[in-house]
Amino acid sequence: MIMTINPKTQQAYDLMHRGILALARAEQQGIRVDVDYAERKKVHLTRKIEYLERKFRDTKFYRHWEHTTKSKPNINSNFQLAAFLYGVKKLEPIAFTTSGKGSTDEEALNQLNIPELNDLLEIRKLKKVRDTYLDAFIREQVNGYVHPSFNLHLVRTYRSSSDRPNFQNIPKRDKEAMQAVRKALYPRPGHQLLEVDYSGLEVRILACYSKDSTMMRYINNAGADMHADIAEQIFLIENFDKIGHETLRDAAKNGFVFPEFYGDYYKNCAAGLACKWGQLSQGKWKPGQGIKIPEGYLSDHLIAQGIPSLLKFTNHIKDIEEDFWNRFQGHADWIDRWWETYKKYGYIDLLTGFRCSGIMIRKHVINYPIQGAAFHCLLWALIEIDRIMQTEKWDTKIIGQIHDSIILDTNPGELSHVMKVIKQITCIDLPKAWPWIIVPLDVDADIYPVDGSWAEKEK
DNA sequence: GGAACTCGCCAC
DNA sequence: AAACGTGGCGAGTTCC
Repeated sequence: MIMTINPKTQQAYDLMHRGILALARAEQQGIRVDVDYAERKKVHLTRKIEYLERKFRDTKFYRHWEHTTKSKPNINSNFQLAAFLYGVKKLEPIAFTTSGKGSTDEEALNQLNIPELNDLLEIRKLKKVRDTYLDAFIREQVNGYVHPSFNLHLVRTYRSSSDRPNFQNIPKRDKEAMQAVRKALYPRPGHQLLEVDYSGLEVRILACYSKDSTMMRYINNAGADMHADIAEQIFLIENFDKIGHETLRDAAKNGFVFPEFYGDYYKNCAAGLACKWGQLSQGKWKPGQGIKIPEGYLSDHLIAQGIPSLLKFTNHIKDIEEDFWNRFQGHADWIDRWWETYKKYGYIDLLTGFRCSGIMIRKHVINYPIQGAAFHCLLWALIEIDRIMQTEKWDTKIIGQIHDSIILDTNPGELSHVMKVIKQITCIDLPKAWPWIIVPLDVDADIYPVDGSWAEKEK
């Protein structure tokens, strides 16, 4: 993909220019890597992988597979696995790849209910950790530091990307993978890692474009919680408790709210939610199984609420979708206006002064300006923090950036001042500099122990 | 033996 | 009417 950087204002040009310089300084600083740990962990993972491979090769499933091939099956080959599952065993694929073959991704394999495949999924996960992350740290490190590149010229939406190694996709959600990888990344001796991220930045930027009144109310009211409200609706919970029902809030956020904002619709959302958070058998919830909530099992709760099947659930989600777009009418209208503007002029201009032109489909036209402008907020703040850091000669260093967050290697003695400056720049100075930001901005900070790795979050 | 492709999977 | 955005990267596969 050819990316054309197209700044239409001096401000936009300056943002790129200064951004590149600030990011280059972060690249130069680098992130400390515990190479010994990475090497040891690789050996440990290799032993574990070998054990799981032996175990897998000892199963009936594998022996059947082996029996049907001329040479030994390659455990890593999804091509061969698909040929066996869907060609030889004639199983019905639950999903298909873009080229039309039966899918062998995690979701698809889980649905087949073949216990032996769990080992294969575990092997996949461990290999990912070893071969994608730990290997890359060892390969890319120089004198115990990795220096990821942060690119501003490669992404269609005007976001950034990162490579060699990619600093923007280090495991976080899966605890085992997170710890295995992040234990390799350390602050400088006597320092502590600090991660500052904008909360709900994309939704706030979205509101700056659409000025949707419901969304503005949610953002301006500190007690309001859009995802919790939707979760309450989806799962029919009375007395919704943000802590007790955290899983359901996450499900609503990642399984409905964001997909809908990105252009998905109720059928996919319902299927996705049911697949990931429910236990289905023949289109009905399995009683007494699956995830637990304060009310008991989610499946039992939904059955009691009159939603025993996927079909009923899908209709329920359809109603919620209708209500959702009624409530966010301003956003729906903005989508239509924005799309019409693109069709008329052939381009769209971001709030930050950059232009997206060329052939785009509707979902691109809606998405790019939000992603791009949200990242530009982070970049503006990063540039300012970097500037103050230099003039005040901080020992604290910026070492990376992940779209809406900045990662620093902090001198503990400077921590409270650093936090104060960051808070001022991110939440007060930025909206002052860019008056189109008509919503409050907010940041969260994760602080890691002195000399502690990136796996040891404190608060 | 390398380029270009597919697939799966990590992040936001 | 149809239906989720942006990347990087490793392994396997196919093509030349």
